[in-house]
Amino acid sequence: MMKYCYQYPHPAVTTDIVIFTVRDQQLKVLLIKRKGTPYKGKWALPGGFVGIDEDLEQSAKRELAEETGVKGVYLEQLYTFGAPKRDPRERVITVAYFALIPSQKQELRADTDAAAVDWFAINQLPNLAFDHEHIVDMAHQRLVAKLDYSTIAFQFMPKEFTLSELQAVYEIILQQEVDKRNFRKWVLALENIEETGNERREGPHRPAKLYRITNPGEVEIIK
Amino acid sequence: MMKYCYQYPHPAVTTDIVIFTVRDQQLKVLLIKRKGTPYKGKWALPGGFVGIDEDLEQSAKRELAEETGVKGVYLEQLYTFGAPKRDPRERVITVAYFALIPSQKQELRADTDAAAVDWFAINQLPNLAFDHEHIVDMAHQRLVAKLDYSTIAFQFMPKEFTLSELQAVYEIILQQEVDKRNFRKWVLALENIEETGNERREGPHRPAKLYRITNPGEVEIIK
DNA sequence: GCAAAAGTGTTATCCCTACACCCATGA
DNA sequence: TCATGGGTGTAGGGATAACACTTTTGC
Repeated sequence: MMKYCYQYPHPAVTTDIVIFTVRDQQLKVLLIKRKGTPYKGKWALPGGFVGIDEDLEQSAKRELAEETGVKGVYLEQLYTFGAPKRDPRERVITVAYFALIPSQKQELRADTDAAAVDWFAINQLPNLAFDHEHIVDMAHQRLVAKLDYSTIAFQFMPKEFTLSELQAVYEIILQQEVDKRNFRKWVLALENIEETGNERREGPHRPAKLYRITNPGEVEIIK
Repeated sequence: MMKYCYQYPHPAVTTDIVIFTVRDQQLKVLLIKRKGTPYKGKWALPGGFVGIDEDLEQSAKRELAEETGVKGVYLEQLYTFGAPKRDPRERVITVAYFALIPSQKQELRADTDAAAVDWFAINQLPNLAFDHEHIVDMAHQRLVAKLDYSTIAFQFMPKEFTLSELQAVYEIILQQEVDKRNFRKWVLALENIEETGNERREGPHRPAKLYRITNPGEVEIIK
């Protein structure tokens, strides 16, 4: 049963993934309800053990797909957490990743390792297993910081979107209002956004032009 | 001999440390010559295995001290590298850290695990063991990026220094000239630098005022 | 007195911010 | 025609960038 033996003790290595989306006017995080021990029944970040011949990012993608059904996202490495007692079972070092997805991108499905999957507003998180609250905090800080000097928030947007929708995303994450004219001036000066030629008409007002990201997955560093 | 056994295979985890300094008008990296296999006799980053109950940053500090004699530096986590074949012995995942030290801070001494220790100019590195060249590249990119929006470069300075010396550090890392008046205006507007009241007289010219960092170890995020 | 690095201000330019009204539509 | 969100320009202030001469010293 205990058949993998080493001359010196080895820690276990996992990946955990913080997936953000913007939905119902809130910044939300994807969590799973743990099926196994420890912390059975508690909410936690999706993640799990790294295969012995598996690349770290591959591992994160696999766990994310297995536990939540989410696929095809651009992961960014966040930080590696390795406090000796962070897992009660054994020494576990976790490499945390984060990513942003458009809210309507895919339906969630709880899979083998998870009893449930759901979105939680960042400021209304349940108690989390392990040090996952700390991980979410750091991911949140990183996200807010990156809004300022990159186009990372564009990853929240679906294929086609209006400038008002994009502005709403910024306002929700920054928790403050943004000037409409300055925002549009700034966005339209960037080179990675363009009109699709289509418009959306919904409601008793002027139709909105639709835009697309020209290089999805690329995060432009700006300013 | 192989007495640490697990139900599933476990990777080994190491830390590696990229230490920068500015010396002889060049940006330099601290390397050790490997005493053991693999890559025996090759130059590599200082680093080694994480103790099973040891914090990651602790481990990096310990290895650095053991192998090079360098102590008391402020480490920042850089990135975690885990490609499956990056070490020929077994699966090894390494958490890389980086730090900056003043050039005259401490004398180096090769210790138990290292046959030699020395500084190498960043653009004249020898062939390195493992994927350490990749790690150094990433640390270098991070350093250059941080010059722009933080006071990280102040960590290169000794207790007392002149503004010309500080400017030279910026010019060496950025590989371009900096305007003297604008640079001084910018530095003196910061709150974490102050005159010591002393001056340095060396050579047939006006003596230079000496400055100190008011909060050593703190990296201010600016702009 | 001369060579060498230290030290010092002003101006022009660009970018960011603040701010208010007309437009196109569905009902 | 009215209510609703979409769309647009300009002016002022603050920060950044360019630029050259005087000061203090050792020899």
